[in-house]
Amino acid sequence: MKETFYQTIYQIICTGHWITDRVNQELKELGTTEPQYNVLRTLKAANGKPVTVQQILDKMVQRSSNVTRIVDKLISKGLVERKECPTNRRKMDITITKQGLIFLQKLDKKVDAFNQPLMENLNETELKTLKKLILKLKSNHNE
Amino acid sequence: MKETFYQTIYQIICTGHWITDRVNQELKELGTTEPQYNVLRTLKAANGKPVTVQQILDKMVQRSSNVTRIVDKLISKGLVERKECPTNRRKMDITITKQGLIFLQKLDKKVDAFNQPLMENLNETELKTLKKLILKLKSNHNE
DNA sequence: TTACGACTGTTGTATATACAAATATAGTTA
DNA sequence: TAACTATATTTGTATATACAACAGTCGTAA
Repeated sequence: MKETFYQTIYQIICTGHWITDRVNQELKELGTTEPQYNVLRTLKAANGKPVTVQQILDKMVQRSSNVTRIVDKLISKGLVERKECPTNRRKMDITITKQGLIFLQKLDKKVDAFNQPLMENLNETELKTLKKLILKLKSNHNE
Repeated sequence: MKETFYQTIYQIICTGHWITDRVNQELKELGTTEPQYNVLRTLKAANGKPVTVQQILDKMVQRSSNVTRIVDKLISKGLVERKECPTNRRKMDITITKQGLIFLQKLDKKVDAFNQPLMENLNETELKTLKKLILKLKSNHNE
């Protein structure tokens, strides 16, 4: 039991690293990184509405205080814009630019191409089971 | 289908990060880190037999060229020893010291205490299913 | 034996990350 | 309004990581 447990979480950790590493390699060829990709996706998902640093942070896999610096890079590439929130000057309104959306499309295509063969390994039922079990694993801790 | 797929791998990645982050926090209280902990466990598993840098690397979650530096730290703490392999002077024979074993025991206890509640979330059958599905997910790529 | 390529480990360096401290604004209460 | 506390983001800095270059050793074949 304990043995199976450790093997399982080891697999979860390794698989997570493996996927992000591989995706990172894909992204690198287009001159970007996984964190930057995540920020772009978060902004796109907001559908034009401005997003704050805090909101981006919540969506990030690795919690950290580096959203500012990641956004800095995206701004320098013209993929993202940042301005003070007019209703609360502490906050920043971050939005994705047209150029950013076009670039994101390219990234998505590349990432999809990598994921395609993986997707074929599991059918819909298996995927749902997998997702359900992972969520259950950390169910006490969904703070 | 595609939606479910992305949600699932997102959960895998997040859960992996979440566990390592939490374990890292536990380890930090004892003045060490997850990579150092992994090296110690690898050495203990070798059961006295010396282990090379390459062999440690193979067991590491994050492949990298930093095993040397991690081992340096462990040596400076007296937890590990390193000497030239007598039969092949390119290789290094790395072993865990008595002090290292004692320290590892403490670490294991702390990590176990963290994992205990997680373990109770899934029964043996569920764990096995989870492990099986994760392995299946990357089955084409088990290079 | 020597020359060459392959293997093993180490080191240099640029970048990324974690953590704490700093800055600035907003809300709250005496 | 003044003082405090909470919120939001940025910045400083130490550490960790990735990647490439390096150095030493081995195996092998001319």
